[in-house]
Amino acid sequence: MPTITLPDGSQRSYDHPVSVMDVARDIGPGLAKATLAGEVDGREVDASFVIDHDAALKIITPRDEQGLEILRHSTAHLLAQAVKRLYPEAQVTIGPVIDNGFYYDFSFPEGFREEDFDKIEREMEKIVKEGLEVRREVMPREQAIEKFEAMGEQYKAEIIRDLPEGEEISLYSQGEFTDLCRGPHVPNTSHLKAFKLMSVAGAYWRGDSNNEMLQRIYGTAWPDKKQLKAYLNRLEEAKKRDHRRIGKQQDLFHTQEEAPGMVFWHDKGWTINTLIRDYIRRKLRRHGYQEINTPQIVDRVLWEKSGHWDKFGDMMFTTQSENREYAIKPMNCPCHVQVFNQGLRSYRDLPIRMAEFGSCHRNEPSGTLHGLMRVRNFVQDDAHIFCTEDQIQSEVSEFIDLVFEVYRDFGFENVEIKLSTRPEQRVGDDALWDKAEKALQDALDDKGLEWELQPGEGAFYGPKIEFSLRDCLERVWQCGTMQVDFSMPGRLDAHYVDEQSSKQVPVMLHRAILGSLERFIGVLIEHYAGALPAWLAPVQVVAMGIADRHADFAREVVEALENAGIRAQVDLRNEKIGFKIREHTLQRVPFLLVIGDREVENRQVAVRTREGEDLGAESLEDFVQRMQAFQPPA
RNA sequence: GCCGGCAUAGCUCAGCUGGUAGAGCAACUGAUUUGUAAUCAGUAGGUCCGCGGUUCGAAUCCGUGUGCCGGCACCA
Repeated sequence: MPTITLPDGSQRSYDHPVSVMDVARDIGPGLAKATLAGEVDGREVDASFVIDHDAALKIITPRDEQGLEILRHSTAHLLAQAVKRLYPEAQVTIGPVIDNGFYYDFSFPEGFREEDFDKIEREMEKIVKEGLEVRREVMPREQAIEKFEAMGEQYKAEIIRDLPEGEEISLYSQGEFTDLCRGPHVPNTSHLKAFKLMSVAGAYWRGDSNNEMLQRIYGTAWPDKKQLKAYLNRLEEAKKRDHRRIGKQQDLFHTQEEAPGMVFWHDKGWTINTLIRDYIRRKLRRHGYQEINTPQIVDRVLWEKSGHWDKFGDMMFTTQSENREYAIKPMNCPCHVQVFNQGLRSYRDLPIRMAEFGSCHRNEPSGTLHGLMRVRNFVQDDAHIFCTEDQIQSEVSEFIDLVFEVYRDFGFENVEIKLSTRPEQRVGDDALWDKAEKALQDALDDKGLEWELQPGEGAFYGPKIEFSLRDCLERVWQCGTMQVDFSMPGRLDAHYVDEQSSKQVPVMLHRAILGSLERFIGVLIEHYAGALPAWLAPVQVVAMGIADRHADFAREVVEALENAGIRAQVDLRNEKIGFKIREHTLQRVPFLLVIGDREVENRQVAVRTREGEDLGAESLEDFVQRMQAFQPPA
């Protein structure tokens, strides 16, 4: 006699066990039609799941986030079924849901091509039309393994073998196709109405590059065609924000074959770069940092001592001269220790915060390079804090405040924070790790920040916090970081003298707020779709004359602005004002000044914003005053 | 590095199954002196990514190298 409680609190009693679908039908035919699955006492189940006891039930439809995930998951199965029909020799592996869609990995040495997508999609649509019922079946482990082996699905059998003992093994079948899956799934393939295959890529079996490379097909799926189309439009829009495209359009930078992964900064891009550095410099000075500068090329011996040669030798560029081998520095820290080591340090000197905009080179694998986001030559707003163990927490805490202060100034509110803890291979004893991990965690928790734990993902020398931002395609890029290092100061003979006048090894904190300036600028460009905040705009104002007779005053205006520290240019070309406005608007210049007879006469400027807003005419002095609001944040 | 795709004028792109390269914008010249997102006309512009091959003939087909794009692995 189950009594079913629905999310709105209403109850329905039955004198016999009922399925989720039965309850949905009971409520109404419209709901029944939309029902994909259910949540019974907090557990997601299929629509066919039978409830035989009093329970809380939520019916899942495509309108729920859960429903959408089920839809996508079932579309992954649909893809697998279509692929098996067309390419029987392909083996299925896994097919999970991801943001906006799903993927399915196949073992198929022949490989898929995007040209095959049409054919596969047509087969998928055919299966949808067939309206196949999706059935769930639970099977004992051995039987399930046998079944998949009999089907020639070696990967599935391997997955089952690795499932923890006692885990229920459920199989889902639709028509001739059966897949191992936890579920739940849609009750019928006819629910899958809007999907599209997006791309094919290689992906290692179980994410390990020592394993076979599988063929991964990515797809997207939505409750209806309209939402699918809206998603595809969003992707098109996102492409327009691509920093590589905008970098070219706005003449910020370029890259070329002869220097893969390295950036040629043009005047305007470098202006942004410089503005950011100057901004960070002011921040650091105020927060008790010193700024230093160290060599680009350092003898291999130092890298051997620091341990980098062993661990990252492949990724270092080298050069030699007179029988000595050098490495082009991949990071600044060993050099900073050299500066620390000059003279005798006392505990009274600590913490010492040493910053450098050092240019580093890392020979990143070719396949990883990506515009400004992943490069081989970059400059970080890098710094190292030498401190005692007891100072770790307060330094971390202060740093986190600084990170958020800076990100806010750049307009970033959504920052993802991750805490990575001790990996298998590491230096330092566990007590030290305990202390450092706790210091990082406490610092985050004290501020009430949300963060994600990444167990085992820390560096070999210490745990770390990562601050990440997203690009126009929602890809996550690590920018800020705070890493505790127990290893390098000792390896490079750093010491200070403590209260008892005995020698101690300091702890070193590696930290960056923006991370690589290249990457940060890339993210900035995409975040603002090229319309950078006015304080960062390489050109803040363009003064445009309407006719030649306005040129003198236009030049005077620009001179006055430049004298007031504003980046202004004049446009006196023989073009109509509408043309000039269009061009500079597309270049995302924040303020455009129209100068014609009226303005010259009254010594005014007519102000228009890049958003198309006409602010009217005002005196040159008032405009200069207005622009003071767009100086870099203090 | 691995899987797949792409590389044509300064930029964005067209060029079907091989027959000797085209558009729009930009540039240049001239006219026009213009009031809030494109004034008009004309001119010039190409190692079709590099190398090798197939062919009477290659931007087009094949191989190879490089770079880029989308993923995977990596990311001190």
